[in-house]
Amino acid sequence: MKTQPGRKEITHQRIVETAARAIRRGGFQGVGVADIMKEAGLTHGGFYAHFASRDALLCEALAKAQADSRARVAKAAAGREARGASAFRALVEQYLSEAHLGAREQGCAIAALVSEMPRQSREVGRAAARSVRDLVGAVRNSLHARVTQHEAGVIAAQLVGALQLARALGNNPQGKGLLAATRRALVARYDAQASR
Amino acid sequence: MKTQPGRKEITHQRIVETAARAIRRGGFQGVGVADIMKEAGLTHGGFYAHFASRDALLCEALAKAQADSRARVAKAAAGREARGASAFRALVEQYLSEAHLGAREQGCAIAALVSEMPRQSREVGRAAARSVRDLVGAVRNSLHARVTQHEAGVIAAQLVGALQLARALGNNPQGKGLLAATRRALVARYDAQASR
DNA sequence: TGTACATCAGTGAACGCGCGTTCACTGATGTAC
DNA sequence: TGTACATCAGTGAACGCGCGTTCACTGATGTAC
Repeated sequence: MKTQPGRKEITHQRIVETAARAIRRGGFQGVGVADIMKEAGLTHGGFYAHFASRDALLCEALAKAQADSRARVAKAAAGREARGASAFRALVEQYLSEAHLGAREQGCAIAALVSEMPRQSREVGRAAARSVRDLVGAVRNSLHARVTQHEAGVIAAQLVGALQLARALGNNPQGKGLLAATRRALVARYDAQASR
Repeated sequence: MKTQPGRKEITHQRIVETAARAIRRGGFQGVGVADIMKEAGLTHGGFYAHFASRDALLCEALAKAQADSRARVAKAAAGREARGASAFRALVEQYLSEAHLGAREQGCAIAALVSEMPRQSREVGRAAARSVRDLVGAVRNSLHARVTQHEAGVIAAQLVGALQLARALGNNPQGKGLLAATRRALVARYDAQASR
């Protein structure tokens, strides 16, 4: 039986959730301790009663962001599956949707942060590698069991790369065209290997 | 006839070259004006005689980084072509080489910076979109003339995504395996459409 | 060829500001009797 | 049920530091005569 969270733990989770959004919006280096605490409705002084350091928060926030966006994609993809798409096709169409192009703050943590990951402390770097493996796992789950981790990694790279390039090109026909072309290429190439 | 550069212009180029390396190493937000000037052998006070603002330097540095790494990849790929590979295969094998995995500071500017691009000022964002289009153009040049801009974009996304995920996983068997798998997948899928 | 002066690239101190972190304190909540 | 005290989550001022930017100045270079 799970003990119900106390007041401090509730606040802790609120800070982590705020930070999970903030890092996707502003990057690891783009948001400060004081900003996050303020956005969570607190003053910055209390921060170190909850976290050993800024990096410790970044680790928790990254894991939370990855879990959230994975759940979000899974939920929306489930809707597409219910309308007849394969699990793989549903994942691809959701991940490379125009909604995801615009929704950086609620979207995939990897796409929002990956080029900053190699520059982080060892602590945050480890959390980053974990979140990448989690994304690869999500892709693999949408394909049948014989697909290897490496093949799933190749597909994950394509998803992340396309979303990022489309965002860098801007929320305009160029970016949207790249998303659409990548959806078509992935479905054509891999849908036969979808799970179920 | 090109007028030869004066002393100030030489210094200007030296600052830009230093910054082009620095942003790939530390990110747009990771290096300060004073750091760059010091690395270029100057004091920070002189900066604003060369650039209107920090952002103006970032624009020039990004363009320089993209031009450099494009030339670097092209040169190394030319060696592979001379040994019989198609232009496309040479590009893929060079871009997704283990050397490129480790050489962030001299490597592709897009792979080093893309997830930070959507957070930059309009000025830097425009320079970023330009550099992405340049990368897509480089990919397209390695394929025969009927390949569209969108198809080239899909391939560029795969290159950038794979290099980034491999870096986030770490310079280890996981990262290297992802690079190798992506090389195989791209060559198998697109080499028939290589130019020449 | 030599002197006087104007030009200009680069210096270094200073500005206001925000960062991550620390800490003495406050005030609400919970427990003991 | 009421009072006294301990606990503890959160406050707000302060710390040393580095940021982007400005500016009065220096000293080397180039031009005029």
